[in-house]
Amino acid sequence: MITQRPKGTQDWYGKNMHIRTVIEKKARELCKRYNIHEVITPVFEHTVLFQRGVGETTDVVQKEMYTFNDKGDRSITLKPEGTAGAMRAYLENNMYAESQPTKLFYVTPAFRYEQPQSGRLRQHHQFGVEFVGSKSPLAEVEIITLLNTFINDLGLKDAKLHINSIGCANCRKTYNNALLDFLKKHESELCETCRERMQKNPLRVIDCKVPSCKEIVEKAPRTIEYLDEECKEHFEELQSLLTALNIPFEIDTGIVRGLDYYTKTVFEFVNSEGFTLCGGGRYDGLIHEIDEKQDIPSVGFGIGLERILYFLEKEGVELEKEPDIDLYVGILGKEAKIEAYKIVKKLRDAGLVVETDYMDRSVKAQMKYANKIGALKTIIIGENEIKEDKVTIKDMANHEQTEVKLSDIVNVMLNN
RNA sequence: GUGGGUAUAGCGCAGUUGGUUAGCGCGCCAGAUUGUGGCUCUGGAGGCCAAGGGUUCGAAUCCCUUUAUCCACCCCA
Repeated sequence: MITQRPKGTQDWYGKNMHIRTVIEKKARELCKRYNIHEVITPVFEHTVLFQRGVGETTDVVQKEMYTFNDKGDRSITLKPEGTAGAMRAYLENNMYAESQPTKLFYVTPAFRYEQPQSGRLRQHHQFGVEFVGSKSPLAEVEIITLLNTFINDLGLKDAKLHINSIGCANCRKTYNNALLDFLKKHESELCETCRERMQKNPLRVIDCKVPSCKEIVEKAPRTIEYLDEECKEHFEELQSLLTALNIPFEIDTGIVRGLDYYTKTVFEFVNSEGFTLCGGGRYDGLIHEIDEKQDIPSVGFGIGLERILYFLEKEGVELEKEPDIDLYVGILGKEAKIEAYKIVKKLRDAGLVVETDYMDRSVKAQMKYANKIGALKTIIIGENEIKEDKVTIKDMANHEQTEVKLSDIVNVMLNN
């Protein structure tokens, strides 16, 4: 038990760790070009933030949060997603007082008590962007463009943009009534969970996966048909902007995101199997929900790092490899150890990737090791080399050997 | 929370209808004329057969419980 990690968690090391580093590096570089700045907020927040921000009726808040009381008897919750914390930071630090918009990004762990399965963990990590302060569809376009570029940069092909609009609070009211009227007529045909959903959050019935429900839902009214003038215009403008930018998309009236804060635009990138890579949308009411003195529109998305890994593996995409080891410095004999290690340090200080022997292995074993770790070149330093100030550089790929002065080794290595 | 599959060496797997000291491949370590890798050969280390309980003369193998893991539902990244 003591050597076992908690259920639904993962250790990052080796190849996956490297891939994650590359992904994060790409994300940061991309955000830099979009002038989006990084924020790091606490891993835990006051529970009430998520209750208000994510929404009391959501599954996430109702049954998936890691909530506990600290020693000061405060109710604390490990963040189940990134947006609420970022928004709290925006408000608490008066970022709205600066010229708007404010564009933030984060890479954060998120915790949800769920049943783990493929692409789903109890601790996962997401890269997210929050674009705060703009009502314009150009805000959506900005984050979708970024996401589209990011996905392409990673080399992922099987991810399609699906968009929908679920309207504002006004549209939602008229729509909910229409939907409820419709569902009531078919109540007996719906599955059990859907009948429950009718009470709690009727919108959720729309993305039920039970075939019989799907069939009924097909004829159900769609949010898109109940948009008011403003929301309709907003959605149309978004579409023409995406079209103008050659970003392919599909309207999917079945997308209804599970977090309460969404308004107007919702979107997902989905693969051909219907598996979601990332999701996002607009949440104009969220800030007001957290701080009633403020009323600031916002859009954003979250993309799971584990999901990216899953997609990369599924599509067989290879990201950039780990850097090569420029030189392996073999050590022969106790007498040479200090001198050899001084050279290792000098080479490293000069910027080269250098590895050496810490195991007191034989020369043969050291060569084997150098080969295995993929060293491009090797040298062996023993008493003779030190005494005569010469050393043989061996090119591991073509077996070529060249003799140089040991005292020149740094320069020689830097020049090829 | 619900349903199904799985659990044997670091990794991937065998293990026959319960029957001696539990095997294979890869990996690891060492050696094959003493200071030079990749191929080959030889040897070695490494397993409370997930944990706990039961049936039996005898259990990796059958039964129960627990835990983990994978997959699906729910939900989501």
